[in-house]
Amino acid sequence: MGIAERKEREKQRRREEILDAAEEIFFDANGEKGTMDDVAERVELSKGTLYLYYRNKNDLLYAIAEKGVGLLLEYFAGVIREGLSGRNQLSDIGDEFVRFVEDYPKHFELILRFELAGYQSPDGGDRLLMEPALAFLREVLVRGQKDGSIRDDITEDEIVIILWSQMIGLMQSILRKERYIDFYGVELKRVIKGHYRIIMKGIEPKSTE
Amino acid sequence: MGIAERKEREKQRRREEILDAAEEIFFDANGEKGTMDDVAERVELSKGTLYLYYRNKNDLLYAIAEKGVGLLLEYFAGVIREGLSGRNQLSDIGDEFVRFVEDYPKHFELILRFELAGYQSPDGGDRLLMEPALAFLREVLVRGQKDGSIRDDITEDEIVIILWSQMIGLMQSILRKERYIDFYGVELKRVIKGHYRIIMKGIEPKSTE
DNA sequence: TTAAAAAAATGACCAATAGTCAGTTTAATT
DNA sequence: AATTAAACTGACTATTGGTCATTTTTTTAA
Repeated sequence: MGIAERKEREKQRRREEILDAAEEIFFDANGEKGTMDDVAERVELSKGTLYLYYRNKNDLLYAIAEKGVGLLLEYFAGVIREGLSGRNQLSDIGDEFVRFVEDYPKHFELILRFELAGYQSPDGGDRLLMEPALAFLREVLVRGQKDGSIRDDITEDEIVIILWSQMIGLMQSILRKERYIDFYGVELKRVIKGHYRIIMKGIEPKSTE
Repeated sequence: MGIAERKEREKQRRREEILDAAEEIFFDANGEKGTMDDVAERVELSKGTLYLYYRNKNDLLYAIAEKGVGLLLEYFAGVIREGLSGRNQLSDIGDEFVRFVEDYPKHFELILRFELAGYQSPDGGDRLLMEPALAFLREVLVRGQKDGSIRDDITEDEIVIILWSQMIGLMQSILRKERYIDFYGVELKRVIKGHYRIIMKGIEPKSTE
């Protein structure tokens, strides 16, 4: 009988409905801060029901953040073309990252919040929210080290963490451009370009010819 | 008469007492999350009194963060020796930054929180919490560009923001080392070293001889 | 020294909101 | 049709940030 399956689907759907409502509420430009009551009203369920689908508010936010990581991965995935050196693919990843942050600033902000605060994910351990994205970056890096377009005197795992952390830091500043960047009167695009140039030069192999 | 002055001093002292108590409470390893009632109990004042000295909880936290920035500046200031190239001074700043984060992880974390969230500082505008530290970095950079040890095809203001953002990102990862870094099984010190090597190479002038 | 005024401090109270749970409604099973 | 199970409800509790009328302490002025 397919009843169990149908119920499972319906349950999953509810979860998503709640998630969508939460996204709207928590990312609402006006309110800035949404409550669980707001979410309940938006999705036309009682507050109690929310807690049948998510352990608590943080879990709900975490789910939104996870969805954001999924979106980021889509941006990444679309960019890998054959015939490009690892180095150039890396550069493309950077572009996609910037695009993602511009398209989904609120999601990115939320992701950062969890990155910063750490969070015991609902299902078990202290997962690494960004892990899938990091794995992707790692692949490209290894490719670049293999084809000689990226230095290999620093291990790939180290470079992954380094580049990732730097990128996160830069994106953070971009989010705060009104403060950071206007403060110094520089153009956002130039800062990003500058970052690229420094990094690209920084990861060159010993002798480039 | 010196009564007004004495009162002013006493008022300042109260502020600091509250600040110290708040630091203890909010950074307490056990509790993780402190309340204003906790702070009040710790300084042996009523809660209402706290609000005579700080507009709200956020202001109190902000004051702690500001204190943290002051500490960071002390670390920086101690490091400027004559006879070093801007490039080398920059490297020293990096070392001090790492030391600071290791010595005052909680303060740094709090600073990051405000960097990320943005905050209308008590006295007026949307100040840049880290501005003093940035100004310091900028000086060193300009020195390096002048003495030819740092590339000048990217403006100093741009490099300031770039390096600063990258550094922040890296420090963030360091704070989360149990997750990020253990995850990939790399050594923290090596990651930092790697970061230096990449950046130092990245900011080299066109031709180094 | 003392009465009036000012400053500092108090803590009971309010409001907002995350989270709970006994009870109700709806759906599935027999 | 009766029983069981699943989904849902919303009034309620607990926590905590913030307020304010009142009290205590200090200063000022006569």
